[in-house]
Amino acid sequence: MNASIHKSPTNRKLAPVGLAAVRRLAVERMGFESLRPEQEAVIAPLLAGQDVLAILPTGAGKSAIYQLAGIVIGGSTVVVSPLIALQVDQVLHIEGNELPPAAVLNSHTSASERRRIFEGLADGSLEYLLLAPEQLMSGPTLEALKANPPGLFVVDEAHCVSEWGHDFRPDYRRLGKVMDELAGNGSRPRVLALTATASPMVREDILRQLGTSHAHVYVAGFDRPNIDLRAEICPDIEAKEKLLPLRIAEMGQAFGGGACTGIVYVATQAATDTVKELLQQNNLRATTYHGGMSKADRNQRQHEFMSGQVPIIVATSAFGMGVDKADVRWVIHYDVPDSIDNYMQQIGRAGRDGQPAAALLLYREADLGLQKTLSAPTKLDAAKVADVIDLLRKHPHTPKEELREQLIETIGGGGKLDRALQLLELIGAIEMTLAGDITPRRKKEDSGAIADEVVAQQDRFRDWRTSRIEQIRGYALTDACRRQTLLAYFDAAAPDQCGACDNCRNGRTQHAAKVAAEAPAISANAWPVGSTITHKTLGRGIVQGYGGKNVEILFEMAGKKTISVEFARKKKLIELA
DNA sequence: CCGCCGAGCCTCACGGCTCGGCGGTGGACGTGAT
Repeated sequence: MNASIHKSPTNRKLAPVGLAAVRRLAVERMGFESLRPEQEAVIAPLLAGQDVLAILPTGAGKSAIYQLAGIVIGGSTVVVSPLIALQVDQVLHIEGNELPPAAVLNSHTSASERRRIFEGLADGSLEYLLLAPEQLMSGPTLEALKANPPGLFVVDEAHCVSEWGHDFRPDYRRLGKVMDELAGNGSRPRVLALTATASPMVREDILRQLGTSHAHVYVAGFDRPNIDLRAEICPDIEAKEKLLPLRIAEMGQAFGGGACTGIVYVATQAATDTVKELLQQNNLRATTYHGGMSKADRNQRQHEFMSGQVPIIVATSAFGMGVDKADVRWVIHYDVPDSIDNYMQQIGRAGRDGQPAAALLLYREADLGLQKTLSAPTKLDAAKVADVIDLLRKHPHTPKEELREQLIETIGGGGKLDRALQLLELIGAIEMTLAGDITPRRKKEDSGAIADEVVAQQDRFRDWRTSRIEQIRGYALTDACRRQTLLAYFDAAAPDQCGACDNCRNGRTQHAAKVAAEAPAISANAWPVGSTITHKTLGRGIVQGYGGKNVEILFEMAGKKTISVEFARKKKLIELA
C-alpha cells in the first residue's frame, strides 16, 4: 500500500513563533479545545531547541506532538516508525486533519513517487516523511535528506531502538550515525523520541544509540489504574488448559456478561492454533495472528478482531503494535512474555477506553526456558572473531563486498558477522561508516585479547536478556502489590497498595509490607532507589530496591544483581554516579 | 532447553514406564526472482 503526497490546500509554511503558534494550530487544524499539559511539556523544550525523549501513555496524543511541532520548526519532519502499516495510518490521519502534505517511503514506493518525494523535500512542499530505519540506510534517501536537512527527526515507538537494535533490526542502532551524517552538513535536526514504555535502562540505551545523551527526558507516568493485575501459578500445561477457558468465561461475566473482547498471548506460532482449538472446544470464538502468516491473512484477522466480528484473538508478540481498540477488556498471557517491558506493552492494550479491564498472567515455570532460547543472542566464537580482526587488519584495501564474503566465510552468516562488527565498533576496535567501510583501530593490541572483549560483551548482553526473563518470574511469584512491582521496574511512583491486584485483594500485600518493615532499615543510609551508581566490576546500574540486607541493582551490561549492602560498603564496591 | 518420539525394558499381551536423541523456537524491513 502506498500513500501518496497529498496536495492539500493548506500547503504553506507557518512562521516559527513558538508555543502560541502550536496552540493555535491545535485548535484550528486538529479541532482540539486546547493542548494537554503533557503535550506542552514535550513541545516547549523542542521549540527551545532541545532534543526530547518523551514517555507518554497511549492516548496522550503522541502523534499530535510531532505533527504540530513539526510545522512550527522549520524544515521537514522525518518520522522513523517500525511498521509500514503504522506509517500509512499516520499519513491517513495527517490527511484527515488540515495538515501539510505527508508521504511514506519504502521499498514498494515506485520510482516516480520516490522522485516526487525528493522534489517535495527540495522545494519544501513536503512536511512529513514517514519511513522505517532501513530506508535511511539507502544511499539516495540519505543523500536527499542531507541535501535538504529536516528540522525535526522523530523516532516513534522509540523502545524499538533498544528492543530490536541489538540484533533483530540492527539499522535501529545506526540512527545515531544517520544523524551524525545529517549534522555533517552543519545542521543536526532536533530529535524527538516517543514511546509508551521504557525502563530507566532502556531510556539510557535509546539516548546512547541516538547520540542524544543530553536530551530532555519527560516521563508522564506508566500507571493504568483501570487494569486489574493478576497472576496464577500453573504447575503444568493441563492447569493452563483448564484455567484459560474458565477465566475467560469469568471475565465475560465480570465485564457485563456475554463474550467480551480479549487478547490471548502465546509464545509460538503453532500455539496460536492449539489454543484457538482449546477455546473453540469451550464454545469461545477466536481467531489467530502471528508473523508467519501472509500479509492478507494478517490484515483479515486483525480486521475481524478490530471490527468486533470475533471477540478473541490468540496471537504471538507480532500482534499489537498500532492496535488501538478501545474496548479490549482483558489480556491473558497463556505463555510468559520475555520481559516486564514487553509485558507492559502488551497488557497496555487493554482498557484503553478507561473502563475496568484485567491482565492475567498464567505462569508456568517451564515456559521461561523457551523465552530464554528465543531471546538468547547468537553465540560468538572468540577464535573466529580474532580471525575477523586479523582479516580486517590485513586487507584494508580489499573492496568491501569481496571482504564481506571472506568475513562471512570466516565467522558464518546469520547475523554473526554484523553482531561481531557492531561489538568491535562498540569497544573501539573498528570504525564503520553507514556505507559499510571499515577502518581498524587499536591495531597494536593482540587480536585475541580484543576478541575476548567482544565475546565478554556478548555474554553480558546475554545476561541482561536472561535477567529480564528472571524478573518475569519475580513478578509472577511476588507477594507484594503487583502494580507497585511493575511500576518499580519503570522507576515510577506507586501507592503502597493499589487495591486492584490479586495480592492486594487477598491480603498478601499487607503481609509482605510487614516483613519489609521488620527488615533492618538500610536503604536510608545506602543508595537511594532509582539512583544511578557505579560498581567496581559490574559498571553502571540503577538501584531498583532493597530486600532484606541486600540491594537489588539493574546493571547496564550485567543485568539484575542482588548484592549484600554490608559487603558492598566494606569493599567500597558501589559509588553514586 | 523443552517436549516429542521411538527404543528398550518388564514380563507374557499389552500397556506403561524410562531414557536418550533430536527437532523446533518471536519479531520486519529489504532485495530480487518469477
